[in-house]
Amino acid sequence: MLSERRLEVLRAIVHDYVGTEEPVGSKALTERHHLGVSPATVRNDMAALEEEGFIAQPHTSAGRIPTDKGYRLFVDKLAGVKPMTAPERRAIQNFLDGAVDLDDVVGRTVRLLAQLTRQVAVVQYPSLTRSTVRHVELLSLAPARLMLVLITDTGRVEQRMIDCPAPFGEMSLADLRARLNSRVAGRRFSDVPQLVQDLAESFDKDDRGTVATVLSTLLETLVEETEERLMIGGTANLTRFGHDFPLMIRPVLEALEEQVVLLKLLGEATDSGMTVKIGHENAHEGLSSTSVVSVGYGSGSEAVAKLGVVGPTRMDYPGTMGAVRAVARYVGQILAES
Amino acid sequence: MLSERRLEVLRAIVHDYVGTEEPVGSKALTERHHLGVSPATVRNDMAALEEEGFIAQPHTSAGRIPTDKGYRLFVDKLAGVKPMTAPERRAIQNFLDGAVDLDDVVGRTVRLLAQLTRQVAVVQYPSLTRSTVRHVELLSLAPARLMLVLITDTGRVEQRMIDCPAPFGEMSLADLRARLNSRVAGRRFSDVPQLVQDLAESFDKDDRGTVATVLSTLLETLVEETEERLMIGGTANLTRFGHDFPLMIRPVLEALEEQVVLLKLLGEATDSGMTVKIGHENAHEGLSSTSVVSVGYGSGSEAVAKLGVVGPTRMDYPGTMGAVRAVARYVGQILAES
DNA sequence: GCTGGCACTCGCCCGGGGTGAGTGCCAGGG
DNA sequence: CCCTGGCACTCACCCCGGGCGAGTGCCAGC
Repeated sequence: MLSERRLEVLRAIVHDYVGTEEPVGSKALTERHHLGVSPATVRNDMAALEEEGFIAQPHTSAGRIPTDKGYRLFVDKLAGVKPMTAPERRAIQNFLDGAVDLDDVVGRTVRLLAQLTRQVAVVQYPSLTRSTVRHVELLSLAPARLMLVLITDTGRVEQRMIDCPAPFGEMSLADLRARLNSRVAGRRFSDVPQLVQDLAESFDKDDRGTVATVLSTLLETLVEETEERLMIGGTANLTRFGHDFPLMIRPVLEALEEQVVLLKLLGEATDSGMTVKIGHENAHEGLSSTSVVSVGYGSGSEAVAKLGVVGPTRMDYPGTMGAVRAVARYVGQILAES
Repeated sequence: MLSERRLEVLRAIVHDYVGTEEPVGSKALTERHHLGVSPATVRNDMAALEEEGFIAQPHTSAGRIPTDKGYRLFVDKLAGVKPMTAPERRAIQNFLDGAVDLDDVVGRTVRLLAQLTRQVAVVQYPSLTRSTVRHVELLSLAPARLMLVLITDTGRVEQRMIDCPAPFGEMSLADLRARLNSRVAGRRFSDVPQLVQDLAESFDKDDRGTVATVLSTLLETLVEETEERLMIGGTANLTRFGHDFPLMIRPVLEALEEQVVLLKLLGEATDSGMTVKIGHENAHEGLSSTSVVSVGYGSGSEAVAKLGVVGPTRMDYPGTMGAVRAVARYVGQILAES
């Protein structure tokens, strides 16, 4: 096991490197942190840390920079989560409070996160499968054309057109609407399939086809929308990535355009607590020089979706984690209120 | 006025510079294009073109590059719109045909445009003010809580929560819903305000407050959503911008994050026909080294929204314009069908 | 008005020496 | 046994100057 001081040296290296973006040497370290030992001693410690793979030197006679493994140790053992200051918390709350609808909440959250962390923010819309149904509405747009509107407890709305096999009377429609709602309102989306399973059978033979169509569209909507939507922002922050960024930034932008990639990224995060994926820990190759900090958020005690930021491995982990956690918390509150 | 040949020289310069990204000299020009004259003559022409401000040289002994004014002349007088090939048109149609709803149409359009032009694509959602109302729905979520759902002829759906000043009976609700729809269904959004103006008066005194709230929310939605939504994509293409791009790309990414800026950008475009804004012609400073090609699209003969691409001033104008025009045309068709 | 010739400019590439931060090792001391 | 100061060494970085070559402007001739 590494001695206490060596860990301290690692912490100092991470701290300085994050700040300066330049390899940090033994002398500079002893000057900026009062480690109580001389540069020579620090050099020995550094040699040991390098031996273990926590730091590396870009070229022979340069300072050290942390490796992915070094950052990992740093976030696991050495760094706490820096809590937001009171003014910051107030600012967050004020900013989010102004939101008028779900889109606005998500949009504001993205901007807020990007601004706080100065990195790229990703926010997933509240998931359907973990939400509950608030209301199902059926609108008759034309004799044989319906619109299905699905409203969740988190305020999300999904709509879908339905072409019916046969015209459908207003009476039957009201009937179906009522029965549908009595079965699924307040229930979780994941339970819906079995709740509506035998609903078609209780209708007139004439209407059964249409009811079946409606139900299958409903189920289809649930499945389709399980691949969630998300919003990203703060891509301009990528330009602060580093000096060598032409080659760095390209794959990241490409990855960010692939919603599927991002969803998988967030999906990998554990349900509760914060997840930090560092460099190569990210499955997607384009993100191998980035770290992803993500956390679930929800209106109740349970997470309904996730949000996070994507930034260079060389990021301020405590600060970023603090911001991500705080934002998630407040978004949860906002959703619970609405 | 410039002689025919000088215009030809300018065209050649633009063509080569767009291809190579490097200042083009007189000798290279005569070799790649059969202008029928010697380099020396071309040099004289170049001097004249430079005198007029159509081209410039980065430093004394380098080739020439077109100025914004040069590009302007090029697109106005020298370049046509390169039509898409038949296979390209088929590919566009196939790709867009698979869309399931409006979000999907817009999403696909963005990806398609970005891919075709290899630039950043911007697509505006069909405008509300120019659309017509297909249906207005009122849902009762709680005794004193309603949801307003607005459906347009282009398939767009907007929803808004309403907290009523007093509980509202199911009867009154149905009544209001019916009257509202009979007044506004099929009408243009811009006409809605005056159509519902005196609606509240015809209700019971008890309900008048609620009706007024509903109406004001409806009008509010119209106003708010007049600032349109839009979708962008292909930002990864920014990395192909140029070698000097660290400083170039930053303001562009920032501008792209400001939806307001983009909307203004598209808004400046003329309603019919294609608009090309070159370099400093763009009001926004961050976009002073980009060109914007935009065009309106619509389900009928009238444009309901705009789409376009943002790229370096050094772009393939004929090709880009061709792609933009073709995509706009097919999106219009798709919307008309749905 | 076009052409070939010619001198000139100047950005780019390349190799070399100086500089300095940072290292590894070692011998000495608490 | 661990820490320390000293010391030689390594290399990336910076700066400089020369050679190269693309490209230019000008001019005299056709």
